[in-house]
Amino acid sequence: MPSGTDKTVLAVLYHLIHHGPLSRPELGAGLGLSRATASPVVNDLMRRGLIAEISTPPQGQRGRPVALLDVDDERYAVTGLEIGSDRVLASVHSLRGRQLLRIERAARADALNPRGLMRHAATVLYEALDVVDQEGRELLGVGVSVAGLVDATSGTIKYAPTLGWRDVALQAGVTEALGGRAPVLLDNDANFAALAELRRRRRDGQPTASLVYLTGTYGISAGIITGGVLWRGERGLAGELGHLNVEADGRKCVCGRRGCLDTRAGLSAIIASCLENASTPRRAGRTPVGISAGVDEVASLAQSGDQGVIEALAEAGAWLGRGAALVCAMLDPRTVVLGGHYARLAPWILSPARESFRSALLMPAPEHEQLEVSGLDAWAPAEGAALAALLALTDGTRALP
Amino acid sequence: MPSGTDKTVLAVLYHLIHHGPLSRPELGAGLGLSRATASPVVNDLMRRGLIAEISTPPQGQRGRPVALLDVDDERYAVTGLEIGSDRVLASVHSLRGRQLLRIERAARADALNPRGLMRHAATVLYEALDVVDQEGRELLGVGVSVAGLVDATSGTIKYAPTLGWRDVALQAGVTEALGGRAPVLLDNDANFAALAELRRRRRDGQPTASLVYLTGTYGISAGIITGGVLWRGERGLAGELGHLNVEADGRKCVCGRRGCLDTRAGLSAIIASCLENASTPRRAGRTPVGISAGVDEVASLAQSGDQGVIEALAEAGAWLGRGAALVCAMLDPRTVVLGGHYARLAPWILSPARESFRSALLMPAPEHEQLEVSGLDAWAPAEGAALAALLALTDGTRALP
DNA sequence: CTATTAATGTCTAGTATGAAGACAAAAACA
DNA sequence: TGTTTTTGTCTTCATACTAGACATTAATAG
Repeated sequence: MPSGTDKTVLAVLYHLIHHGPLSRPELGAGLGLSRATASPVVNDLMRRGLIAEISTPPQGQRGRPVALLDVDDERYAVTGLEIGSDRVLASVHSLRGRQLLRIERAARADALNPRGLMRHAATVLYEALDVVDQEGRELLGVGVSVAGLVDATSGTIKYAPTLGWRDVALQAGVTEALGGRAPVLLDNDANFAALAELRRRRRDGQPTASLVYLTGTYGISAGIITGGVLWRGERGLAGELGHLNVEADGRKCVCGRRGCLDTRAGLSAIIASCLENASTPRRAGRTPVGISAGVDEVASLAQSGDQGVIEALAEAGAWLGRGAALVCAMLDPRTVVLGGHYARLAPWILSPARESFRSALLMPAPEHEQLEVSGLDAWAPAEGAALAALLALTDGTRALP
Repeated sequence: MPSGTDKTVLAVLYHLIHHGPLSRPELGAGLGLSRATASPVVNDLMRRGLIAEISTPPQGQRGRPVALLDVDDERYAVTGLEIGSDRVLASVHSLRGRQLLRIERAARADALNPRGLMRHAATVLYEALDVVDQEGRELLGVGVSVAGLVDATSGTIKYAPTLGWRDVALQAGVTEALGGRAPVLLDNDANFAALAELRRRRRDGQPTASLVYLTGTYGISAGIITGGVLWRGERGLAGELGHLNVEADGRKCVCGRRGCLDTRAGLSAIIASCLENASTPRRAGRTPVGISAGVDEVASLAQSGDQGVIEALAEAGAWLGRGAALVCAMLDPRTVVLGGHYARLAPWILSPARESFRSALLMPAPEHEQLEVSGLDAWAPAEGAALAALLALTDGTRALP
């Protein structure tokens, strides 16, 4: 039975994951294959339950109607797990990217040490997998997202300041916790989120070869996509923008130096300066703990019209725009996307960021704004982690189900 | 006659260009092919005169001796042309990269306007091609290097301040001047030089997936290689580092803003500050004109031990190191290479650059110095242009001879 | 209501690529 | 000189992909 070479099968799956519902001819054209070649491959993948025909409304076109193909939405599931200092997120997705379940658990008091946190995360993961089992889906992979310096190749966390982790072999740990039930992938939040953003844009029909996703928790970091693929750096350190020096003699940074971008546009700095400049009197005992809580507080203050906070956000936005301009001068990506917590603060940050972005850039893009807000919410890293677990199937190292 | 698919043939040629002399088994292993598959492809390319067996000294190994293959050195030639404001360089190379001829012509008085300069460049090119013809070689391609903003896709110079060019369809012009004799490729000096540096490292046996080549004429620019391929940016603007803002309220820049990296580490700024700080009294009427002459002057002053100049160079080096640190924080390449005129000034620049580089970087590479000096000389862009013209044959868009 | 039309999906035959393995070739060593 | 060891070539074979013919399907025209 001729069903196409492995490489072709994987290419078809990858193409469908990124480029959404396509007919067999479109699929073939996109990959440089004839209809006759695409068809058996498609049928093979359909037999395996990885892709499916989706119901199509009548198209008003003469001739035989197209059967649109897409990744199958029913049979399998992938899971993304995001381990943060104040919460653990689990996001279960169908292969088409639909979120089937989201679990958010605040960090427990006993989960402050590394081992405790890992156990806590495992608990959340088990909870998610129970639902996967209940729905009768088969798990294809788990992506684990941590904010910090991650060596995706070896599957270890090099340094995650917010978690207090250093040289933790997390991939092996999660694999063990799963009993080898599914392959596990490890990367940082920015890289995963960039992948999710890339897919979203491609499925929206925007041919995207490059993209930078800006996010931050402990510090500003970026997921960098050049030439259509994620660039992690030679040692996995690409995109660590937090300690770019942007001021000759600026504020003192936790890294011991002065003038790092983090001291101006990092979330801790933003929260601190907003609360400092708030016109609204702070209610006693209401100092937010953790980045998420701080951002919530800042957002609600700004929402309520607090001018001091709004000005502080505008200033931080301007610094962030300068950082984005540095990225653009160096990489000239199609877009720089503000994501993560920055996306939540976008109403107050974006406009000043764009202003300083444009004024700092020698040749700003004329046609479209090159600095945009992510269309994904705070679940982007978890969603990207799940997506990456799916994409890992297409790299040829593992057998498809 | 089974001679391998086109794709395989091109892959073999590409692999040999980059990975130097290899035996048939090594070549096969590098490309994931069996000896039996590699052999006919190799023979086909040998018949066409593109690759050749090179004479090998006895290896002292038992068994049949290997026949090392490499790109053929005799039959063809590629040419690189570098058009600068003060000089035009032509560099003719064998396919193995040996420089067969170098021509350097100072700009003529009548070549200051765009059309005049283009005519001048054409003259130099013709001169080079005469030698190619005399040697009985066939020309496979011409690469044209210009310092400025270049759109390699459309083959136009967007903006070359030192030449006074704006929106010049140079690729078409050179193609016409050649009468379509050979394909013409256009790019900027940093990108071409990065390619040349990449090949050098690969042929030296260093597996290099990423590299940034820093150079400057009118301003600092970088050739960026990520994932083994050149990244030019979505609009061809990647690597334009000259106008990165590095000082909040720094010196005024020609771009109209303040604090650009160019005002500290750009060559014009370096020359100016060196001559200003020179302890040696300047001989009357000896103000150097043009970047090259200025660098010559500065180098000879530093060579003679002028402390003022040496200090000025050290300061510029420190700023350059900061710029390199920005690149590393963002891209984490295997190495940042100081090239072009910076390589000439390296004796006085490198050490302070490394110092500020390491202090500006959060996680400097532990094993090797990440900031290095190019092993190529001032001919790197021209050499890279010639190389790129050769590599263009392997992209499948043109038929091999 | 039927024939036409225009598009997709599937099937068959043919080409040829690349792998496996056997065999020949060529130098170093005993 | 025979053995050893590695490379290079030749033959055979499985199979992936293409071209082109044929079947399928729904909208439109008469």
